[in-house]
Amino acid sequence: MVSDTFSRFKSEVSTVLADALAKLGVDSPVVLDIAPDGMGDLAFPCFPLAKQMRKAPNVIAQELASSIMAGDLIEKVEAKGGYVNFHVGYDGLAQSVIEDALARKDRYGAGEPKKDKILLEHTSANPTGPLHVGRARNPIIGDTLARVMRMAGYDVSTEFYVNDVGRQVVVMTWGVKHLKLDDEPDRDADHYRYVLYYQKANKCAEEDPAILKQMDEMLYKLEHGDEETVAIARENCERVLQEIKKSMKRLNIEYDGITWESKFVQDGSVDRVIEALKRSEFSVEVDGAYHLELESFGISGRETKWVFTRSDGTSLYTTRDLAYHLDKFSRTDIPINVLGEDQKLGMQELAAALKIMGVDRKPDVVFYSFVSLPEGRMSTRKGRVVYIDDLIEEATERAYEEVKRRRPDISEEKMRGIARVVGVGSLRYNIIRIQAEKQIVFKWEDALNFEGASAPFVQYAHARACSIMNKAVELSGKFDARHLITDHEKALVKIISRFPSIIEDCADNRRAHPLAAYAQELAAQFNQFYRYIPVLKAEGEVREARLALVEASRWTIRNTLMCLGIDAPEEM
RNA sequence: GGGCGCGUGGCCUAGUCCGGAUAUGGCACUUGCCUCCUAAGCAAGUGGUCAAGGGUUCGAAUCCCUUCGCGCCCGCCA
Repeated sequence: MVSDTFSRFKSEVSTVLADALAKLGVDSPVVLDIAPDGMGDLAFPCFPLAKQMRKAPNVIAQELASSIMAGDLIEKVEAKGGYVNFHVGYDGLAQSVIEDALARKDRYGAGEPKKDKILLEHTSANPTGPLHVGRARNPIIGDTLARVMRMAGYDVSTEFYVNDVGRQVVVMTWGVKHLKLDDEPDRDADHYRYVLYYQKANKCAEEDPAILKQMDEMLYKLEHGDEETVAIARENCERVLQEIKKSMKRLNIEYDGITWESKFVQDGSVDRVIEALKRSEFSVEVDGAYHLELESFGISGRETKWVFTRSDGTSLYTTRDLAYHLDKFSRTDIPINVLGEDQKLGMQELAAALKIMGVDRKPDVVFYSFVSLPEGRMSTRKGRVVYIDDLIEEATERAYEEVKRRRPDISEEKMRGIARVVGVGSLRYNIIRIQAEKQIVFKWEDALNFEGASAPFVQYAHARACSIMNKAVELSGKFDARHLITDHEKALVKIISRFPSIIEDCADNRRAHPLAAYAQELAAQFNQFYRYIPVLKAEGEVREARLALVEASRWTIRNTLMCLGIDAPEEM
């Protein structure tokens, strides 16, 4: 049984409170608050009990407080107004938390292994061009969630679903085959070139119905397994995908698996889905095209039809997605999708279709709102777009200037290394720190902020901890936490003790932004400690205890950054 | 027209699920701090009708209703 110290304190408090309430003959759930500074650590509000017990809250609080004894981790219980405040036994907490961190190192904060297997799909961008910042939220949320859930103890596999069938691939492929480019691509890379073909081909299709017809024929061939068409479409997608993966790798994002949409067309599973849906009582045929009537499933709006085949019999994206989800269900316990908010209706429809097919499962979905520019929504067509590659380069360049200014003493190679880690970290941090359902307006000044609530702020605290540890060569390995008596030390210990429950909370609620906030809080507390509490100049057992605290801080900061997909440099 | 989400100091943001003690933190601005383990840091200060109105409650940023503003969706696109 691996359980962190703060959780043990919390469950101890819950237990004694429940006992005390039972003794008073009160039936009430135990809900604990984090107490404000100076009021202890956990608080139990007695106000809800007032009516039931017909007593004033402060009287109840006093009765409860006097009936509860200090315990293993509970040092003091006191009534304050309508609250019962619980103070953690600090010495015990400190010793045990620091020992835990020092023993577990990069596993400090990890939860018990869970039996559920998670398949987390993210990014899944159309392979028709480079990713822009509007899209960046998806891989960053997805990858961070995957890291957090692994830390929490789940067996997580990430997956990129490649849409290599469907209209947009045909348009791109037709363009590559038939068109000549007028403009040079922004970069000498396949995806920057292919997106130009895609854009030009779209224009051609709009202007010339004959071309549109050619594309329709190509789409039909693609879906019916015409070897040449399948091969060339796949080849084009593969090239663009490789480039997208390179961009993502620069952000510390890699995928455990790639699933090609075409697989479900070729192995017949899409056909089976279509046949099953056609048999349902909700299925209706119009001009050879089939749809489901979903009004009775809570779908509302101008249109409640959900079309699953075109009149030529070919499938649609959502139909294939249905086959993909059935495949996912066979491979995992918990499927999680990271999707833009524009997919909300689609997921509702997917859930309804699954129900109609008699499948009693559906994916968990993490939705996020889009990143826009101050001028409005990002649009490749209007040239109103910031590419992720450009953002990475700009951030890295900006970081390089900072390093060069601050650290003229280190080698060029080291400067470049730190700049990369700081630049990339800043980007990830600035995306993940904001709760997913909130819209983000992209501003360069925010994206390139290296102070306050930013990755470099946290990385800097880590580098400082490393710097101390590197200079403290002679370590006994033994320490007595009772020497950590200042407020700065106590506050730092308490923040470190909260890390495991932060991980658990993020994993349970499938959200990552609290971890970013925690990183900032932890680093800020460490910086205060660093400023006011001398470590290397301290002597004897005090020095040993402080070094142990620095080492515990170092691991906690590092593990926090790792979960955020941000590297923790040892110097900067 | 219908559905979903968001609205917190000049700007960004936590807290909202599960109502409780002076509403969290950052940016910007003002002012201090490097003979002292890296100043990408620390400290202090200015700044708030928690979109608006109503309701429930001993108590509302949090729950309910209405309104307004913004985003997204309602394709034989993906």
